[in-house]
Amino acid sequence: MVERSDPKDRLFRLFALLRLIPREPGRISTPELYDKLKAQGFDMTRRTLQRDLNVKLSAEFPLLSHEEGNTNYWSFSKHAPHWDFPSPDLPVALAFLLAESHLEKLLPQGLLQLLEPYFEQARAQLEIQQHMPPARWAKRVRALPNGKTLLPAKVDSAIWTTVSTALLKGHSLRVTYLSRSKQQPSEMTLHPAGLVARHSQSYLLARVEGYNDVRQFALHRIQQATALEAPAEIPDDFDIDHYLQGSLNNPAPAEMVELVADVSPQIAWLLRETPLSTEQSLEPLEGTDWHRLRAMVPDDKETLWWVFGLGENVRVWEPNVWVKIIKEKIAKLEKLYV
Amino acid sequence: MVERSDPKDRLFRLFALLRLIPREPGRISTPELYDKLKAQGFDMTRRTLQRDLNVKLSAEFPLLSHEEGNTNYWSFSKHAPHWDFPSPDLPVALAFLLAESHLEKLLPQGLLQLLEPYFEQARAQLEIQQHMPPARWAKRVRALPNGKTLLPAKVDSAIWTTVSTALLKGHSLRVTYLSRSKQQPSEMTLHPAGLVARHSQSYLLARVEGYNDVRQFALHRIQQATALEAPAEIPDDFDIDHYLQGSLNNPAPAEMVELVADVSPQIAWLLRETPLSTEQSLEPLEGTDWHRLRAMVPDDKETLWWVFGLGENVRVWEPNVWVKIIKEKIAKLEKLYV
DNA sequence: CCTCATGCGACACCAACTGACGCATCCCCA
DNA sequence: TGGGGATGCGTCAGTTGGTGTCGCATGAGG
Repeated sequence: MVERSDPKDRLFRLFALLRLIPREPGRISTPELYDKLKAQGFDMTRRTLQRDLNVKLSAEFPLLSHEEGNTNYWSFSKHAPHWDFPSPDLPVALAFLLAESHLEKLLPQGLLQLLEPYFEQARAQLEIQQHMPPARWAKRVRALPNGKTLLPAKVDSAIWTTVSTALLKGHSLRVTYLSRSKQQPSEMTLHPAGLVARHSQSYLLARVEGYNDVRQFALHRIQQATALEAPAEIPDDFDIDHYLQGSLNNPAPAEMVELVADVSPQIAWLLRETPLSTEQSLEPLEGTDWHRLRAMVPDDKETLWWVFGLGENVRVWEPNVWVKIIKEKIAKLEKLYV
Repeated sequence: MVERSDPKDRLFRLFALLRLIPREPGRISTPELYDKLKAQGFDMTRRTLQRDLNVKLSAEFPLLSHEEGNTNYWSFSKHAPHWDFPSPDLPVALAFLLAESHLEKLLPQGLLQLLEPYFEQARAQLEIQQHMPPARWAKRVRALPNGKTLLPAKVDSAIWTTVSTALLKGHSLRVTYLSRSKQQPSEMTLHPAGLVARHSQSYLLARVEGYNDVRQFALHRIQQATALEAPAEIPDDFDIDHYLQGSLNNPAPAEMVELVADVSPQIAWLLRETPLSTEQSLEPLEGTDWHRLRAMVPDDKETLWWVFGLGENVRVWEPNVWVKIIKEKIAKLEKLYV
């Protein structure tokens, strides 16, 4: 990303400058900006930089300057429109909006908020580029939620910001956490080691101060978070994939099993268009219009639920454990519904 | 989106200029650019514009100029990095990457490709902003697929581009389509009326030339597409929501029913964190640790499947139809698994 | 073949960008 | 409490470089 830019070029310097300024909760001081620009090979006086900020940019862009003592801090207004180029064309903008409606069901609210400027821009592009007044995209495009998905847990956008920054910068973290077992929230210091998004929930992997093992903390149960100065100390041998494999709470997600089952024609059609996995085979069964399905799938509860949900449209043969579980389920269900 | 910009300001003019230039498959001529800038209130000579493009911009940005006859056409190189500001900070960049890993399971390949520059930029930001060499995000963040999701059907990115543009601009379309019932692909002219994304598949709603009714066409079964000049002629009274309600293939997605059921403690916990719907209540049942669930859910097959998949952890009471279906399912399953 | 539109080199003018200097303010540390 | 250092900003002079004008070459269309 080292830009070529003759050090002399003014225009380019302003571009680089704008890119260094963060959005509102964040801010950056003039001297800091100066150093970073210098580091990128731009050569100018401090005075010039000050002038750029004061005169040129804040006149044209929604920049906020916050004076603190002697130094000026700069940030983009929270509602500053998003500028980018190449700007999204129609197909890209539409892709964004479809993505948004899917993500609503997957990402916690706070996270989605952070992406909002992008969706906003996509909407704006569609409005602009469409010369025909009647042909409004809103009237023509729908994304239907997948019925079965649950709504994601709510995560405060500020908490996400603090936590993810601490994780990536390697800082430790002071949090107020409502653990699943306890009723009362408790305060503790965490040393973040990783982040896992799973089932519309996100978990922070971290070591609690005073303990040695890494545990997981649901983001939506963190009620307060403050970044600390102290660097995060995590076990040297920590490896996220290894942890995920071995963690008990997270039933080994990476483990795959071969699913062998007979499926009804409708399900066969469904699976042919949207396969269960990249390696999947469907072969017609003799003497019937059913198909024999083989696919590698994760050996977890969700997949089993999904298969079981198909009910009488699927007859599972492998793995054996599943067959057993299903039979038990049927027996229990019978009792339940008398 | 009318920019304030004193007509005189150069910096702002260049921004506006850059935003007008499309990415590679698209292109725009100098005179066209001139008109658009004029329309936005920028005042300058043609000569100035030419200089901007030739001298300033193409020196600093990966711009392609294509001379055709007398006129110059401009576009961004296909691999031009994405510029934007405020540029994504750490939390936003991370949000993008989580979004990506989720979308991989939901959006057709071709669509995702269009968003690639954004993800790319997010990755770049993470690399840059992270001073600590060992703390690479890739080692610390994982998104685990939801076991139950199916893989999206493949849609060619060029086809998506053509189809979505035609839809939004109101052009008709010549396609080669492999229909579900026929073995051989056939060619036809479509008049696009809408687009529906559902269950990791996307459908174009369109009228076939020579017929009067609007039907749906799975994007991944369109093998070829060319935009035509002729405007799309769709029935005046076409209304996408109405269509979706009435369409037989798409069992009325908007219809909601109240689900009443008893759920086991584990499921209660799950639902408390990731609710089934925004309005949902969970009340403890006397004499047991189960809970009574009430929620408004879509009355479709997927939701029913999902509920049924929970098996003996749920006892459904309402809607009555579901109870009836579940009982039948149990009976059929019993036969299947002897 | 004529006309019109576009691109571009050259030139001259002037706006504005830049560095230098100096002063006021504030922080921090002794 | 006082002094050193850093930051912000007003001012000024020099010069860079952005701008319009003009003219010519080239290619498209009638």
